[in-house]
Parts: sequence; structure tokens; C-alpha cells
Amino acid sequence: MTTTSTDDVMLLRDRGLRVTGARLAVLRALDGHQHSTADDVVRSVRDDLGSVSVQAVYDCLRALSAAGLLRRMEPAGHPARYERRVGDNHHHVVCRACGVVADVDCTVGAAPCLVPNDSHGFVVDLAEVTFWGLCPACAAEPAPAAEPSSNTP
Amino acid sequence: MTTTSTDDVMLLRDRGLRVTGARLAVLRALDGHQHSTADDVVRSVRDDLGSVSVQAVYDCLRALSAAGLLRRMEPAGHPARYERRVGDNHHHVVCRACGVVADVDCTVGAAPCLVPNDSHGFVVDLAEVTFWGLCPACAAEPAPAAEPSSNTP
DNA sequence: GCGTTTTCTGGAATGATTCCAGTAAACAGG
DNA sequence: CCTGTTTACTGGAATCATTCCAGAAAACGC
Repeated sequence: MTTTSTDDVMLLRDRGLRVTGARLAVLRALDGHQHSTADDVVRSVRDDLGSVSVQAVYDCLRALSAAGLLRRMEPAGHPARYERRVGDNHHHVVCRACGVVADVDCTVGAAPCLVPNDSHGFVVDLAEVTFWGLCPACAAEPAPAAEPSSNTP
Repeated sequence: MTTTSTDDVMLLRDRGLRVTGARLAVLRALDGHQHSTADDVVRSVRDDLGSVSVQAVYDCLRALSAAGLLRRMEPAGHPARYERRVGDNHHHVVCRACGVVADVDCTVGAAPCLVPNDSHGFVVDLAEVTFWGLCPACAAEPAPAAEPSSNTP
């Protein structure tokens, strides 16, 4: 089992959340792997604690996201992904081919698009920017079947 | 049945797509209702043609989106929505409470965030901006019915 | 410790979307 | 106009991420 960060315990207490093994393990899992899916987290936590129910993980992810300790992002057509980097204005690049996600710091200063011109009377509280494209690996390979042909055309 | 636009027929031909009743009806359905879900479209097309299979509609939506005649957007936690407004750089506001979607023209000129600072070697081809908040109706009402009024610690 | 409250377990359910095999319709060519 | 090939549509079943449910187990306040 991985080292338990005392900070995480305090972080949970601060938000009025109970400190449970599952929650600490979920936080630990996301320390290691950025942008993990719920399924990834389930596997990590099982490696860590031995066993957890899928629902416990979903519960944790929901509670931690609601408390602002995690950020949840859901690229169209892909399962949701979770990350510990919260509270800053950063965005994401998603690979159309393999679904991999990476962080992107905002181009235009702090929160450029947060005040849209015409928001139709909506009370806007968040601007979410997602870039779509191909990750370096997928951009290099012609076929997605992962065939390392060592030719440079 | 609604008026068949000759333009739609030409639009389909231009992209090398077969002209079918279902496809025309889907295009017509989206003329009337912006940001419709697949389910909305099924209902519209059934009102229009009498009957369609759900899969026919999904097929049409996919073919038309792939051909660039429709744009598909998928707000996290909500079913996908389709619109005919394509080819321009416009974004969306989504209501957290009722899921309603509205168009937003880009604040910063044409395509502000399309060239992120550090894209980790990704070949980016699209920047998608989604604003989250409350629509005028939901912002006015305190609690619709049984909604998560969440925080009272 | 003890009781109350919240969380975890396991199983079943949901909702959007896709897969599949067969039938029907669309277009090209004669 | 008729025919063949290609592509789309039908209906039903399947999939996948996520949620709902009821009971058992753990967490925290006293």
C-alpha cells in the first residue's frame, strides 16, 4: 500500500468530509495517474487496498469533486476523467484517436472567455476549453493498430 | 410533412451522400429546433414522416455530422445535441440545472484559444469552449422540484 | 465504548448509443 | 424504364459508464 499523505487527511477534514481508506486511496491513485477514468481509479485502488466496490469509487469521486478536491472532465464520446489539479484556470487537449488527455495552460492570461459577449441572460460561472487533435504518438502513426515500423518517410 | 428544401438535397449531393427521406427529415427537424438531442430528433422526424427507427436517426446524425452538415456537441452528463450552425467559430452555454443549451459568439475575435501555448506536441485542430451556469429561468426559480440544493454545512 | 450518521458492498437498473442480420430503398449503367 | 450493386433502414439485442437500492460496516461526537 502506498504512503498515506497526512495532507490528504487534513484536506478531507477541512472540507468536512469523513476520512476513509477509500477516499485516501482514490486521492493517492490520482496523484500517480493524472486524468484517470473511474475504471483506472478502481484498478489503482484495488492494487492499493486489495479490494473496493465500483460504487465506493464512484461515491468517492463524486464526494471529492463536489468538495472541490478533484476536477472532473468528460470529453465527448469518452468516459469521464478525474484530476487533482484544481483551482487554477487550465484547460485540456484530447487526442481524437486514443483519447489521451493533457493539460494546457490558458493562452490568453487568466480567464479569457469567462465573460462572453452575449450569454443570453445566463449566469455563467465557468468556462471550459477543450482542444481536439492528435497526440504525438497518434499523429506519427498512420494506422492506430500500434505497429512500430521503424521507417522515417 | 414539412416543406422539403431543395437546398438540402443539393447539400447532400455535394457531399456525396445519398438523398433519403430520413436524412432530409433530420435536417428539417434541426431547422426548427436548435440543439436537439437524438431523442428530440426522433420525435420530430416521427411527427414529420410518420415513423423512423431510432437507429436510422442515429445513422443520419452520424453521417451528416461526418459530412460537416451538422455539428455535434456533448455537454458532460447530458445526451449529445446537434445543430445545423456549422463552419463558424461559435461556442455554447449550458444550464447546469435544466441542461438547456444556447449559442455564444466568441468574445475574443475569431479563434482566440486555437493556438494554445503548450500543447504537449499535440496537433490541435479544434478549440471547443463551453460555458456553464444557469439559464434565466433556472436562475430565477429557487428550487424547481426535487433538485440538489446541496450545500448547507 | 455507544449511538447516530455516513459510507461501503453487491446486485440490479438505467439511459444513451452501437452492433447485428435481414429487408428496402437509392443511384448508375444498360 | 428495368436491373444490379451499393448503401440505408428496421427491429431487436447488446454494450458501456454510471446510478439506484437495501443492508452491513465503518467513522466520528460524546
